[in-house]
Amino acid sequence: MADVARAAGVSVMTVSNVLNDRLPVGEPTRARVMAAVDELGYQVNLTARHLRAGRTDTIAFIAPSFHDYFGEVADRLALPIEAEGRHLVLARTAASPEEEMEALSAARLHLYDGVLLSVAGLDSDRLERVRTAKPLVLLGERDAPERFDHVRLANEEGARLATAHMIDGGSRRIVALGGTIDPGHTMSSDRRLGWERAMTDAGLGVDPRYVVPFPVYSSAAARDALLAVIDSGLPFDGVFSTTDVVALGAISALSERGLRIPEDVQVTGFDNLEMAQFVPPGLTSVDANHEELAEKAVGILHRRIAGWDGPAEHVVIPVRLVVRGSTRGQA
Amino acid sequence: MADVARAAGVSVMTVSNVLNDRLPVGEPTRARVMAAVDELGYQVNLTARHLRAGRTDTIAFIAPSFHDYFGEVADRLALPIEAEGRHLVLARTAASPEEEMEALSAARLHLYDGVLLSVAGLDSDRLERVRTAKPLVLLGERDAPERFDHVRLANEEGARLATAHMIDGGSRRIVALGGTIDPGHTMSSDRRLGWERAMTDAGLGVDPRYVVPFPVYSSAAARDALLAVIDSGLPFDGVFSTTDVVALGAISALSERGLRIPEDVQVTGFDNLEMAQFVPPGLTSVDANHEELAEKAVGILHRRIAGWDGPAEHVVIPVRLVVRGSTRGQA
DNA sequence: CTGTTAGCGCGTTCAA
DNA sequence: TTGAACGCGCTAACAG
Repeated sequence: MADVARAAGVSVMTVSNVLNDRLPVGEPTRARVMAAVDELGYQVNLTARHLRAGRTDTIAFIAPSFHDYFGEVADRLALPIEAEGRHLVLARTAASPEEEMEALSAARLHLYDGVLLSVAGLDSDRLERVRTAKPLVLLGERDAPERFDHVRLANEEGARLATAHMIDGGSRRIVALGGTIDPGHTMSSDRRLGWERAMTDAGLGVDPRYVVPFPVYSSAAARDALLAVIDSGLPFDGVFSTTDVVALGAISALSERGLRIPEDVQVTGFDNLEMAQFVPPGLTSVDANHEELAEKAVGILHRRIAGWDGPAEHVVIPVRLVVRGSTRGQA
Repeated sequence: MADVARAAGVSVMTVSNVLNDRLPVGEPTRARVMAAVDELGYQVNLTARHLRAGRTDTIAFIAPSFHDYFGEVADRLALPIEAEGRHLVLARTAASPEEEMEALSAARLHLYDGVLLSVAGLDSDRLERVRTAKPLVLLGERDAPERFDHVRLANEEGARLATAHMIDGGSRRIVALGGTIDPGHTMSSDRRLGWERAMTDAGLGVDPRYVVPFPVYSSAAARDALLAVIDSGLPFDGVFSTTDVVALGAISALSERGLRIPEDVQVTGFDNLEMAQFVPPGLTSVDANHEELAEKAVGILHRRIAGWDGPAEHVVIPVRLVVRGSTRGQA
């Protein structure tokens, strides 16, 4: 910037004023400055600007990975953020356990004006240790310290809807694929709870053999788990899948064993990812309402950044069932 | 930091030295400093550190969206980047055409030590205008100015492999779904070219009616396009899809019209996304070799950041066909 | 081992 | 309308 000023025969402040349209600058001066800028290929140093300004106009979304669900959510989050003139960047929570959530270090969080943090893959210990002076909104389906703003889905209700819908369609023995019986609230236990409630409401027993947990929510793990169930001979005629990615694994397993969807087995997912529309015969799924989720979470964050200082908000986003070919019956 | 120094009764440099393990610091002093740090909840300001250091130890991957292909690639890119002790962040090229690639402004690129830029969705004009002093490596399947380092896939060869494989399996009339007849090299025209070569090699004619272009590579667009083909009565027994996402749309359309895969119609994709393994009957796809792609692209970028100054590299990553249930015949 | 000085590049504040 | 001084928070280099 000093170089530009020298080349144009003005002070650095005049350059700054020209570039930011701040104070009025004489037309001939402005022209000389712009010429010098072009000549030298000058570009502002945003790092310096950020230091000076004390803000970066950037919000980070931090999630365990960039795949599937997180990618789709991120694209949604971008809209309200960009609408406010800020930027969105994504970062991963450190993959290596050694690094102890490097991406979550207080210092790194400091690089952004605010942070949207997915709680997936973070245990309560880690969450408890997250410290930051900057605004932070949690996103996701597990219990977290009360002090944080937190936006999550109506997991139990969504799971209940999906399961009840399969019961309406004639299923009586429904596997809760990816469900767990954790204490406290996690995505898998909340959704299992909804499944349980639907079964109970319908007067069907809750048999623990139908709760099939696995460690990681991948299609591969889901597929293997359901293959094992099929091969064990346990009879079932419905699969409530904890997520769409899990449902895809289930569909793969059923197809491999020659079971027809929905004739032999109904299947539901959760999240309503884009692929749910296209995987034959169309996956009935609980719509995670990414639009409203993004709107709410980003809204809270923007208010916090603006200095709002109310008590921590805990928002539950309503969900709805989207019925497709993988189930019988009506919505 | 000054506050910490005051509280500990030392100079700011000592605080800095303690925090960075730079110069040796006496044990009692160090203890007092750490106590003050804890007390005050102090955290380094990375913005200031970056300004001072002239680098951010951060690499950006900039792509049109965070979905599907880009999310999977990003997760791969993270590995070699983190292995070198740097951080990866993702940013989107501005969605709104008005904003004129805000994310690509030279100033923003300056925030990172280096940039991996997906050329998808950027026309040559925009690419031509990209200026940055910082190292930048292009990723993706279209022509770009020679002056850039560029890593892309063996698109034509991959498409040829996939198409030839379907011909081996008995298909004679193969739709190039998402193919185009652009001048120059784009993803869709290169892949269409490979399809064409396989057809020609096999002595099958190349009928332009079998090239089905559409504007955006979504499953929805692909589905609609293939439905139109089916309903037009044009006979076909194979679908070479430009991407896996396109293939998913094709599978959806075929299923909706009651056509069996692979008995009535063989289908191939390109990218070998994770879902390709799970969508029944398993999608035969050209493996985009994300691992090698990431290795090469990040390798070049790291060398550039280290100051290496060779001529622009243009790397083509070899691909291979992964055969699954959506086609007959052997690999 | 610890402190002082200086400057990374910008923009706010005040003076001219 | 333009310029000079100052400091955002940090660390390299040197002095003590």
